[in-house]
Amino acid sequence: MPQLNSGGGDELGANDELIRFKDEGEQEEKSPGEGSAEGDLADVKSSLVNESENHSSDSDSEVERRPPPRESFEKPRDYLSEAFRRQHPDAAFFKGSPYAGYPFLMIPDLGGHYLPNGALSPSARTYLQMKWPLLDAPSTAGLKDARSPSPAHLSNKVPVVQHPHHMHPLTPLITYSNDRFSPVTPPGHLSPEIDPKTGIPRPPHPSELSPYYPLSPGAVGQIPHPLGWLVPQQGQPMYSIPPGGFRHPYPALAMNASMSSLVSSRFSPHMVPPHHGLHTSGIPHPAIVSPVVKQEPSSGNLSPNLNSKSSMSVKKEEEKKPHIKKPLNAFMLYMKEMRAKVVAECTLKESAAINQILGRRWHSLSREEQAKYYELARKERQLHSQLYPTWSARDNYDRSGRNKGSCTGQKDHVKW
DNA sequence: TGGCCTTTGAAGCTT
DNA sequence: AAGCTTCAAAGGCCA
Repeated sequence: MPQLNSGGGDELGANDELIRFKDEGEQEEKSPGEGSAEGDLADVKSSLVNESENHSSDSDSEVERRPPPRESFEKPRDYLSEAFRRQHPDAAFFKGSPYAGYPFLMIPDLGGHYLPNGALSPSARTYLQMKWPLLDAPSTAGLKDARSPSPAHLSNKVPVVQHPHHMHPLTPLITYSNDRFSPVTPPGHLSPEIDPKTGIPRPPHPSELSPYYPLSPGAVGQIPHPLGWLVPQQGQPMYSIPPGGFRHPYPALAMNASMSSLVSSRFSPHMVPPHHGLHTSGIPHPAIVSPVVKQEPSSGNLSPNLNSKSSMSVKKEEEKKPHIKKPLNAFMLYMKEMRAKVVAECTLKESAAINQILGRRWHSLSREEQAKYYELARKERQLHSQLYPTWSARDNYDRSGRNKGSCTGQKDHVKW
């Protein structure tokens, strides 16, 4: 089974994807201006230009590896600019920009990285944090320009955008190092207080907060962790706890031997869900959504007497059956982690526009950076399948009864 | 209020 | 096997 760097790569085609975007990512990593918000935005800009012009300038292999350009390519750009124009109706100077699709490229504020008081501007801070989202991996810094300020330098400032995680999202799953995708997990004898890489004891960290991104208490948990349910964060659940508490978080959880070994081998003991199925933090699996929440209104409003026994049982059956969401793929995990930063940086809030940016950035990620998310996604799927062995993606197909494109008969042939 | 938009990837189904 | 479809997240927008 092919694995990424023999480190558990996504055997479901992740390697292909990584190869596909390797050149692009490497190329854009070296784009001028790295280390500044403008540079990163220029990445997007240049990549945009490349997208339309690079068919000749790019290497042939790159062209061959790339998926064919989507025919709706122009439309997303229009949508992005439209979204920005809606938010900045007075930003007339953006009109006529050759990169109208990415108006944030020209946000003047990005030019000034420092506020009068010497602090980094919010945009710059946001950008820098975005540039080193994984810096708690000791080796990651080495991949970046050592001259550029690291987030640690920002630690004395109150970040506008908190790093979403006080522990790196991949930390529980992936070993971070130069060979961070090797299947080798940190030796169990190493105390959590010992840096497994350097062997140097870490300074005591209250609640294991990221040493690089100081988080205000109020900020903790505001941004959901891609694997928040896996990362209880020492009593700081990333998923808010409803006032009424939780239902059984793992209705389908049966911790078998393989599951147990998987989890215990990957997570520190405090992360291992207890075998009785309750997560230590009481955090429900985010994949589980109460069927009552989004689906048809609860039948509890109806008098049981008014319902036939069969219909009631059916409805109860539906209500009992939780909606188990699909595990997030690599890109979804990436989006979840990066969305807040992009939103803060470009001031856009519309997800459609944000997703376009994230899509571009996803392609500009280096192979290694993408691999982290593929690996994380693979673990998600693996764990998901362990938690819900009988679950199938088809379970979620058209559950609401809506029939997208039914008028065109798109789904009419689908029988289930 | 619910669906659309927009992205990528996984999975399921059809041909 | 290839191609198509749906669904994951997210939040503003619109009918």
